[in-house]
Amino acid sequence: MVGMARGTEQPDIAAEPPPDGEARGATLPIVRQSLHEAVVGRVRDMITEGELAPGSRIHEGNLGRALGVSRTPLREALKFLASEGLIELVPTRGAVVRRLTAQDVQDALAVLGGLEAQAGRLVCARASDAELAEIRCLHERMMERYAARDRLPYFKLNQEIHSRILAASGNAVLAYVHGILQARLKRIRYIGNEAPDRWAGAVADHEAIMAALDRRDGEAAAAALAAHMEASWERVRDVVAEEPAEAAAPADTP
Amino acid sequence: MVGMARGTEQPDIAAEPPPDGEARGATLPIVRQSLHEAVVGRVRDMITEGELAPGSRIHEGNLGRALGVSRTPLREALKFLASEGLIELVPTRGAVVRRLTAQDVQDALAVLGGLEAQAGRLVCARASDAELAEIRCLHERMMERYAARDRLPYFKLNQEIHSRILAASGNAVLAYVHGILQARLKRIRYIGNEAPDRWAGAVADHEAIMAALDRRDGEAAAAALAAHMEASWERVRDVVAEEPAEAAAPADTP
DNA sequence: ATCAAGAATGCTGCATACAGCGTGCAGGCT
DNA sequence: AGCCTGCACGCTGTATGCAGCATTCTTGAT
Repeated sequence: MVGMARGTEQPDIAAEPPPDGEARGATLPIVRQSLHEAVVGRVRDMITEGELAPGSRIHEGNLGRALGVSRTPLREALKFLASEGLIELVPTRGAVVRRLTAQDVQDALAVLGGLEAQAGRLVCARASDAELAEIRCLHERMMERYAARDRLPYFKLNQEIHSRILAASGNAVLAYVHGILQARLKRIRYIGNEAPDRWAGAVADHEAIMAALDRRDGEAAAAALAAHMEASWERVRDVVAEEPAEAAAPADTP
Repeated sequence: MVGMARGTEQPDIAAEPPPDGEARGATLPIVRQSLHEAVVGRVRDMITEGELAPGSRIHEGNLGRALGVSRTPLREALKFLASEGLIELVPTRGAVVRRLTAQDVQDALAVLGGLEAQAGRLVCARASDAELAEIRCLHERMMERYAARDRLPYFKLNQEIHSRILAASGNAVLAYVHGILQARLKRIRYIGNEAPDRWAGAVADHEAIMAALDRRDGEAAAAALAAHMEASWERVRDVVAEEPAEAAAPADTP
């Protein structure tokens, strides 16, 4: 932690465990550098987990208190997240959690499909055997979680695999862009994870992807990844419409 | 302009003409909504035009004074730009203008190629005739500027055409992502614009692109756009290395 | 009873004040 | 002479205060 200069003794967000009883298992490794990064990450998580509902306004005073920081660093974090497209800034009305339309999700998935296809080609052409082995290892573990019907671990491993494929492409820009869109859709996927979906279909997709990667068949990998994204739309399209229209304001601390 | 509540009477950035003697012709239409957007846009322009050199630290006090705003909104703008990847935030050292390596540029161009190819397919499949006509109109005007060897207008029309193609794809996410990467490379292209380059080659590429779009031949358009991006790398690769290592600090106001 | 107008409240947007951390320079010690 | 140490300056990071706009509740009139 750096640059601490607070007069108050509010709980430090970076060390703060679950501030709510909510299951906080889906977060990244807790080692965070700056307060800015911590706040950004925390608010991002709150959005993906629904603690901040789509369409709801973000009250700077309340959220700041809940996080133990003043309005200034919180506002800076909100600007950051606005640039990622997770929230919108309405003049004189502050920040609003972005509500994704069906069209938004479909468009984002189409772009993700293109990006992952491109990554698949690069991985087959340039990734090391060790990198491929790591991805396969994650895949095996994910299949175990599928066999046990452990949804949350499956979900996390799934995200991890896709991120690893992008990282193994060797194109940092590709991975960066993928990460932004992935974050934007994470909320939808998080909900979709609980839905009675076509889980088996997704698993079959992953088997095809892994097989193509193992053969280093770039075109096959690209096709399998693109098809997987297209199928994703079928799996989440019901969820998109179900997202509650508006929800309660953030946690009050009167 | 909204939400003005300043005690000082510093020049308003949104109405402010060239604060420096620098040629300020490459900016967008000057109608800006919020101060936040204005500051973000202004700093972005300063980066692409080299007023803020790659690798140089951004002094919040000086830059704020130069822009006529206090540190708070400037810092918020910097966080926003950091999310776009134009600058980096180093803890306790502030913001540093990001320096692009040759690898960065090559990677970004590869991704842009993929995105534009995808957009080309969509345009051929879904764009209206009117949209295509507008793009062709821009193309004609650009060719006129090429005939007259007017580099800067050519440059601006070129950027405009690519943006329009993305917009006409009907996929907002695609256009958004494209915009971010385009902004990141704008500095390089801006310099490359002045270099003794393969201008004729770029023009030929554009002719091929327009021909494919007119025929609504999606695959041909995709191929032409991807090839154009790949050729771009050849056109700017020399420029990347030439970018000065480090430059003077931002404008002082002692 | 319904609608309109005014006032009050609460929020955002910006500026400013303050507390640490990094850095550069000077002086002393080895 | 070179290196290390201590001090001072400057910068970032955070908190707080203030002004204006939006919204809402209340009150009065039709």
